[in-house]
Amino acid sequence: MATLRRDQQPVPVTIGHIAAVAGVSRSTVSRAFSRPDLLRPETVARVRAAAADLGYVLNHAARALSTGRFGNIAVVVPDIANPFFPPLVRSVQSLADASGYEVFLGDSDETAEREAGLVSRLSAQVDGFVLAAPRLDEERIRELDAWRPTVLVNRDVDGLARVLIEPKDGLEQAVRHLASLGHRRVAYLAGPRESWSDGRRRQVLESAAAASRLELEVVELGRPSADAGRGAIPVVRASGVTAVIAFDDVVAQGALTELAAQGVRIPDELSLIGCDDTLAAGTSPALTTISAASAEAGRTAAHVLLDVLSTGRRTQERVTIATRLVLRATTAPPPR
Amino acid sequence: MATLRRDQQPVPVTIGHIAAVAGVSRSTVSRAFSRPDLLRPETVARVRAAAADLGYVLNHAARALSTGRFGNIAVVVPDIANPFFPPLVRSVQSLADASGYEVFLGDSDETAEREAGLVSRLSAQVDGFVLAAPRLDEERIRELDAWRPTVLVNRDVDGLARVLIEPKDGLEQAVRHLASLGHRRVAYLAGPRESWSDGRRRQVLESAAAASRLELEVVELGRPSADAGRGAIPVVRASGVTAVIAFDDVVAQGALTELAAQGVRIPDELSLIGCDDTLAAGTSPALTTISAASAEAGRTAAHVLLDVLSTGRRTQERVTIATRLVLRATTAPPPR
DNA sequence: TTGAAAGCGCTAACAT
DNA sequence: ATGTTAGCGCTTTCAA
Repeated sequence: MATLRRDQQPVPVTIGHIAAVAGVSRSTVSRAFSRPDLLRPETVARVRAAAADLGYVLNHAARALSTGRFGNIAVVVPDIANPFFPPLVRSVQSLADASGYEVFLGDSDETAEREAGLVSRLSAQVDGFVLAAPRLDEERIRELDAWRPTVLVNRDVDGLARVLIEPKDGLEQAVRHLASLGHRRVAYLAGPRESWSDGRRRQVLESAAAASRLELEVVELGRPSADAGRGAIPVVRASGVTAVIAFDDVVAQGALTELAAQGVRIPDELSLIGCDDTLAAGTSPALTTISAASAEAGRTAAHVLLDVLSTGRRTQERVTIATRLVLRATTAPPPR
Repeated sequence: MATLRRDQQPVPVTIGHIAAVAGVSRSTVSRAFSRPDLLRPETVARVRAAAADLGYVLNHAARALSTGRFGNIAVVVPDIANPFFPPLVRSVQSLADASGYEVFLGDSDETAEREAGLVSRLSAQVDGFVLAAPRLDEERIRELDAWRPTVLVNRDVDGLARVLIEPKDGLEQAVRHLASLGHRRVAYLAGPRESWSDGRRRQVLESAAAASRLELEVVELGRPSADAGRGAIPVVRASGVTAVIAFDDVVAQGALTELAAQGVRIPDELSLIGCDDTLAAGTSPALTTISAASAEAGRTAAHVLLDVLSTGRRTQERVTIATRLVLRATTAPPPR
């Protein structure tokens, strides 16, 4: 720890202590860390040794006050308990760590309001943001970006850096697959309206369904959860569709559970396709789904952000990550 | 955002700006936020109005420099992608938020080294820690706690505040359940040695097995992952046990997948029990498991930490959360 | 190559 | 009830 144990009480080690031990001025100590090239190597070594010795840890707050840079970034997600996000967060954390940044985590609980609050408070101590699936309106996102460099994941705001997991390929494959199996009526268990992913998925599904001459039934769900998936089953069954595409695997899994409880055989009586491939391999039967490399999305976003922070050069990159249908065991021809 | 748009460039709003607008001194502005009770309500209102107007956001770094308090806490976990942790992190974040704290997330990637680094860097900008399943040695944990109040989850260090998910009841029920079904030889797919949970589980299993006259085979796994669970299957099968208890649901799920791939019928040919109830309902067949309220653990830990931070009164509380066997579909009598 | 001094935004005595 | 002042730990001109 960064402490001098004088008496009983731990005490922070400052550059002043190091300066005393190394017999140099505080500016020299500071330079030994930030601009070692300006110092005699010998001096740098002496200072570093003293610092290591005392267990010195840089006081970010103090540095921030003086430089305006914090050495922190924030990643904010709608729901860290949704399995889509942890791998993303993990990538961000890991890259940030490698570049010497600490990371704040914000969980907006799926609401724009909480997200706005988080982002505004966090903005006072971070150099930049990764906003995953933000629920905020465009204007506030733009304001935020003007204030701190911001990289979006799964949100398409013109002029901002963003990485998008593009559901097009995967979903089109899914629709064609269902059509070729003989399905004519398909339900989409929709996600939150504020989510770009949901909007994009509706859009793609609608045109793909039209192209394959499928009838598409949209079932509104709100917050994507296993319970929501379970709750959707009555209306799905009443609607008479023979196949279901769910907003994500969590919803699909809930649906699967409820279907099993009702004794509906999958895929014989109903075909089911999830999204994101977060749980799919572990369900039973194994869920057919659309891939979504959330870890990769996180990596890319972190990379872009860290790059902007280190070079100072803003980007408007729009990176796209392709998806594909992952065939497993929950699709079959419709019952006759 | 906390900006004055002078020209094109966003500019931070400080208490100086507010002071000017409200026609008071900077200390008055400061007090309007930290000690409004010392001011005339009218003054407070005027200052607040000006602040809101300008979009003022407190500069945490500056306050921290002056008070030594940061308004941040950190939660560090071995692996945020392990489904045990997100609910815990979510609870911590949510309570912290409600008390006006921001939260740093640290992911130690299951190594004591990275954990030490994280904790040491973070310690320069947080008021306290929630360490979930820390891999650090006791001494460093004690040092950390001396430096910043620390609450442990699933780690039992004397004299520190900690909340422990006590596997005893659940595991004993599991063992008795297996014994009553007629099993005589059981394997334990062990977790990381650095983990208190694993140690405790071994310990409980050993005595429970002895009490039920079961033979216990311990299979070492290292990092708990689905792959590890898969990889353990050959040795499990070679060992000739008729039932398996896995360190956690992730491992159990991997095992389940591999077993299915090998055409082993569960539970007819082999009984399987997971731990933590993180995935269990979604597997197929639905996994029998041991409950583990990780969200509750997070809530409790956050509560204790926030309490210490607000009262200044350190605790050594040792809170224990009970577990129980959750019977689902992966246990049956051994094949004869 | 190094030191001295000022200042980042805020809080906390101490005055008034 | 409010203003003045000094200072938190660090970086950064400016001098030497």
